[in-house]
Amino acid sequence: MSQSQIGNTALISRLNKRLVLHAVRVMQPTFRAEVARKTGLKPATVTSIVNLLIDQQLLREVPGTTDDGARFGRPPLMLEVNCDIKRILAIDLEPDRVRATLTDLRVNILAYHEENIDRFETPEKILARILKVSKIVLQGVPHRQLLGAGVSLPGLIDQKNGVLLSSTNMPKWIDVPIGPLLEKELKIPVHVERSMHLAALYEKWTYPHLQDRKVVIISLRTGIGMSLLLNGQLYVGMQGLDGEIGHTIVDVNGKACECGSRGCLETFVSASAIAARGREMIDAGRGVALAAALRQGRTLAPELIYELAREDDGDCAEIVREVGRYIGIAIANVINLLAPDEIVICGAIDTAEALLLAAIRAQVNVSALPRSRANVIVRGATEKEKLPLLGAAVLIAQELFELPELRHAGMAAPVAAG
Amino acid sequence: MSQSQIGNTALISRLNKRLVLHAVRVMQPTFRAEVARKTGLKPATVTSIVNLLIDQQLLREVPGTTDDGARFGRPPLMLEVNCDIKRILAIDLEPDRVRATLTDLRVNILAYHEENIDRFETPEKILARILKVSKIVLQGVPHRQLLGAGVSLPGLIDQKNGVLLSSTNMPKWIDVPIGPLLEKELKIPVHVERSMHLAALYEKWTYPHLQDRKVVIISLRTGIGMSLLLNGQLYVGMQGLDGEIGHTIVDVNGKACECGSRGCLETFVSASAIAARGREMIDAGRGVALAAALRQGRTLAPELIYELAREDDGDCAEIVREVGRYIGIAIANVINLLAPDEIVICGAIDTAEALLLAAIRAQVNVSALPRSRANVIVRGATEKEKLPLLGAAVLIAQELFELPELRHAGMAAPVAAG
DNA sequence: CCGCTTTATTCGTGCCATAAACAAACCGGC
DNA sequence: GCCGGTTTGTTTATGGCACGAATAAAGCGG
Repeated sequence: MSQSQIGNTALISRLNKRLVLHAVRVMQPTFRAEVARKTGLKPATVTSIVNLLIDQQLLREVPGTTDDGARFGRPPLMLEVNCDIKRILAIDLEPDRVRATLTDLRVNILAYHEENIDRFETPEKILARILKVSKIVLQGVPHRQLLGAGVSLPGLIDQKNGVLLSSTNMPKWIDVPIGPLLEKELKIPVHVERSMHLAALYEKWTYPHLQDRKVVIISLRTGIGMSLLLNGQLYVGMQGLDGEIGHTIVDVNGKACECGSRGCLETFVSASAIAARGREMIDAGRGVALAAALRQGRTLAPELIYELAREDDGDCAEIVREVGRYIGIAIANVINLLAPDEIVICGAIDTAEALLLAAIRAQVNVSALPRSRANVIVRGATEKEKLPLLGAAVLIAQELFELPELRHAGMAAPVAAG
Repeated sequence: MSQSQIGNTALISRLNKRLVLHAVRVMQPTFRAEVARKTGLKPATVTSIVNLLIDQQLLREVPGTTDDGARFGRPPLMLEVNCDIKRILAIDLEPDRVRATLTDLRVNILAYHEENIDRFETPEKILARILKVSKIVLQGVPHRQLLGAGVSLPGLIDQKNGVLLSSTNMPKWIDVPIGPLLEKELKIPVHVERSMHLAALYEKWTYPHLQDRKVVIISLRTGIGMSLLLNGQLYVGMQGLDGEIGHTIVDVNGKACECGSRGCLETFVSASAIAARGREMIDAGRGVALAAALRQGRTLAPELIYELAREDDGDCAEIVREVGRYIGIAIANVINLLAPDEIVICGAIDTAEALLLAAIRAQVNVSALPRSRANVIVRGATEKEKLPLLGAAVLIAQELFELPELRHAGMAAPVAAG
């Protein structure tokens, strides 16, 4: 019954509406003829769809005109997304803090607030904090204007039911139906997703040229995660469990990892591994600058080592290069497996980005097959800090703008009740 | 202009025709009402499409009736794909032999022939052999009946232009436009693809339930290759260069690999590495059965070791277990990265399959994250030997049966002239 | 004021899935 | 043998929707 058949012509109309919305968003400001050219739809069709969308207040005409001054012909009527018709709430829950933002339909930030939390706190208390932070950014926004809320979660989730199944860094969060709970409080549709996936989603939203590329997004924080954008599709593994690049093995004879295996990438590049490497260096009588910083009360953490490395401390730079080397090996493995077009590095690496990227690139050039590595781009993300948060907003916004997949209607799968 | 817009309603019709053809192929024999239920199309629509396809001789009604004897209602008119209306030529070029087969529309084998070749021969001579083999299986087939030819190639290709760019095992094959050349001789459409991709394609064709699963296909021959079937979509990396699992690094401190890196999986499990491991064992005074076999004139190759392992020779079994262990590590890495539903192993392992699979599974259970590995299926392929060959036939057949992707119409990509 | 060019709209057409009614074909029971 | 019940398959009319063609709109340069 409610299988996703192609049949219904009404479906086409819905798809074309999104196609037009997407085109306008990406090219904004633009005009009808341009949209027609880019989408392949005929001018007549674009006119009728655009006027419909204007009626629905999703698009609006704006005064200006096209940039390239001297042109022949009738000047176009410029269009843009009426990004003020709806608002989106985005929430990013991390082990040590919770952040919320209010955005418009184009995911421009209108309000932002964050608070630190204690990761050992009970879900109930943290949920209250989430609501508090949300209400701060929601101030003055009429309820009717809210399209929905997107939530970025650190751990394993049941996307469909909005449940956070578990989180390695937040031990008390087990099977918490955070989606339904927030829905009940906020009285708007709530969607949840893993933060890594949302980082990828935001990249896609921001760079439409990724639409037909294969992109690997890698995030460095306490651990290391990966997410894939394959031809504009966010890749989601079985039970949402993909991207565990931190536990891929790069050294069969390596140290035991807390995951039970040995030689995992994280035994070399996790926050604790990096700190341990610093300690090791000090114990060996090296790392003078690092030791000095510690005596000044700084804590031994990757951030400190990155900072010193940037200040040209040779020993810390060596640690960063080592980290980059191991990450480079793991990335080379991914390159050999997937032959992606781009590798995007994001996370808490700002201070040492250039150094780290150089080390990663150098190792990729050694370890990846020549043909595959020749054209691959390894770069840092432009927006690093709020990637998952903004991705959570995109999660809601994309319902209006993105084309859903068309697939063989559940031919073999049990009909999941639609 | 000719961008893949959704607009045109004629497109719907084409898609629905394929949807119906696919449904009939998968459920064959079946009947109109059943097709309507599975596709989600309405009965009236199915009737009109089916009758159209019968006019085109792509479907036909067959006498029988449904299986479940005692039922109410009007007995259905059974349908099946008229697989005899068209024939497909499939060619599999391997370094040491060329194979060809003639199939019907459902990729049933009607004729088969193979010949050994010398991998150092010039492309011209080998092309002549390909044509010779093709003509043998084409005997008695009227030209009009031929839908096209699919070619499986071992190496790097330019899929679009049908060019074999290079092949590690066939040094003289550089930039050979094999597609156009065959097209000119055979005067039918020719499509080429890498053999690993075609193996995956055949799995998808044979097991429709893979439609919404993530499947990793791994092939063991002289090297080791991988191909991905993600939600029914064959994954193709940049320049078709994906699947080089053989050169993923599992041991940073490992032996140098001929690819220039070190510790690649192939330094442990390639045919030559396995043979070397056997030699090593003999030199160490072990491997008695192996040494005896060599004295009887057998050559030292993985096949021999597999054979002896199967005959319960402990030393050879140890080698197989070692091989399985390393493959298991690489597979665990893939599982951690992608969280697939299934791992399918194919290639020249028949004799030692059970042993090898057991070793792989054991290692996966150690090295992959518990959540990801819990539900993953690791199995051997049912059809091992002719996988790429039949995949080449599918390459042609799928044009009639499979839904093309619907994507945002070349919004960013240069308009590839369609 | 007139050709020229490009943008936008209007109106009618044709295609195609679909709804609804109907016909077909078999069951079991009286 | 006939009649409700049941499922399959067809026919005809309908309505939605993209599209083609003609037209209008709005600038330019001369």
